[in-house]
Amino acid sequence: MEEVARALLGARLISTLDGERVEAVVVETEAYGGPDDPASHAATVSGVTERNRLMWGPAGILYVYRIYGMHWCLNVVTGREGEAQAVLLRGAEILVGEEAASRRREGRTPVAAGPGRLAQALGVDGSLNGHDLREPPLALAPGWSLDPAAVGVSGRIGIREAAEWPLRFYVRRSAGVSRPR
DNA sequence: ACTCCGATTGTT
DNA sequence: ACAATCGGAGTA
Repeated sequence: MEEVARALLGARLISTLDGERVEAVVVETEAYGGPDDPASHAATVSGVTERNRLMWGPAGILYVYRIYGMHWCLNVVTGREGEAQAVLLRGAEILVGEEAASRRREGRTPVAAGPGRLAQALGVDGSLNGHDLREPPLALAPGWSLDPAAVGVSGRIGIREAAEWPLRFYVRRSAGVSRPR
């Protein structure tokens, strides 16, 4: 699974929500697995739930969930059908539509470094849960080709269980990368 | 039915 | 350091 999280670095996100065009390059991701990953939403006593069900579905689907009662987080489902797997999009650099992105963020900076900030900058909320990322209004497309030496690896941020697992990937020196608190 | 708390962010 | 804010998951 970590392979996909790594491969998503450099991918281009194209949002055409609300009649605005915003393009961003993914520069920070985290991989989450199935029931064996204690930090994953798929690790519940009851298995499949209403919230995590998309994680078991086909790859390329957007899994959006709300956190702390106020922010949205974007995941790309990355496993084969029947095996729960997803990659959290944690940060991006805005390439096109910086004005629209900044307006959605109400002028706050950083604009798209951090999962909640990225979702807000792109104009994405829970209504896009289950969306196919090959189609508008939110699509994934080829972007940067990255030198492997430009990619860093670390533990995952903001979780308690299995936080030290090396499943966070980021583009070194990118301003779109969030920072641990 | 009820409690606990989170894959966060902004302000003090 | 602390508040904001609320629904999912498990039963404290």
